[in-house]
Amino acid sequence: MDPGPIEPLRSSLLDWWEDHGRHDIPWKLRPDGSRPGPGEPLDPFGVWVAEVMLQQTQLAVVLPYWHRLMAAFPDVGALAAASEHDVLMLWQGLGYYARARRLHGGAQRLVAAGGDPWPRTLEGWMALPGIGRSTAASILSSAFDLPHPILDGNVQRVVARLVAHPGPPKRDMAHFWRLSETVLDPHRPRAFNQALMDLGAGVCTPRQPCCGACPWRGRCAAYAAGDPGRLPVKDTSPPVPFQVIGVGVVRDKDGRVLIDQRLQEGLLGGLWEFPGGKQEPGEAIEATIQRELREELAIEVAVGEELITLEHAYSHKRLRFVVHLCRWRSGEPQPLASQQVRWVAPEELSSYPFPAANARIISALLLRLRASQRPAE
DNA sequence: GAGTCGTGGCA
DNA sequence: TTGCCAAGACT
Repeated sequence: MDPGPIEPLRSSLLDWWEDHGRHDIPWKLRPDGSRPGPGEPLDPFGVWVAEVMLQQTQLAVVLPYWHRLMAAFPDVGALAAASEHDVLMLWQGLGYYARARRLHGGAQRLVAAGGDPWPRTLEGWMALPGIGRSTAASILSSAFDLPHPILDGNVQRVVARLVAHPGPPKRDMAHFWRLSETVLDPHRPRAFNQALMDLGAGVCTPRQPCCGACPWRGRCAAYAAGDPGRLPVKDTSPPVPFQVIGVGVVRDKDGRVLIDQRLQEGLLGGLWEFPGGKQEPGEAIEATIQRELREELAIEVAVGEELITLEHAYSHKRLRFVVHLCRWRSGEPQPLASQQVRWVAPEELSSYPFPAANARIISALLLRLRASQRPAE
């Protein structure tokens, strides 16, 4: 458990980081692209946006989303003044959409408070929606170079191997926080925390860590034990259920299609979708679609040909979407299980935020419509 | 405290 | 191909 003398651990990691770390992360640089000096503050807004996007999401995925959001909303005032629709438009495809709503709500709260809005304490940041201890510490060390230890997945993995922790980190988080605090270099917290994450992301990787490139190899208990890839120990995850979803792309006489906005809470909250629902045992998929549209929208439809079938895996369930074109027959659509419903022209679909699976349905629909406009030559 | 909450990359 | 997994927070 004792990580041993700390100072050589710190200096060896920082030396490694100078040559092998990531030094091109935009929110960790000055506006002119140069590296900040020790203690020099960075734009907390850009850091905040980045750290929220980085929750359970890798850096390479976040980068384009961060650039687009910062271009649209350069400061907290612009974000606070934006509509939730516009925020979700920039977040679509990134996942975990509650993060976007909480970021937006946090911006409005900070602006409403007035003055210099940026907290300088862990408690101040954690009071904002969507900010836990890990994200708060990341923001404070990144933006203000304050000596707060961090404990994201990278740090948990690096530390678990360093001390060869025998159990799942989740069960000993207090212990891991103390270890992160112990190793943290209090004189260069921003650089040290970034170095620790870069080590986890690039060298001390989940599978097949590159121990030959690791500055801590000589101090790593898991390396000494011979099988660092085995750590950290993880709890067995429950099997994910599989469900078939019948989806209707309903068109009216004018060629408009019917979409609904999902409820604010729960899966894909606040995003738009084509309506549908779970297939019941023994039920034909056409019957599923008819039933779901009747129950959730109070409309009657004629189910036509299949548009596309696609499978999509979420964190805790796998779904197969069977999508059929439908013709609207009767009934004014009612938002019985959604926030609102709307008839839109196909070319208008691009101005609504959709989850990834629905984006694929839209692509298939637009392809089909173009093909039908241009009969086979 | 165990479940819920996305997506794309990779072996 | 299938499964695993990532810079976590909230209930």
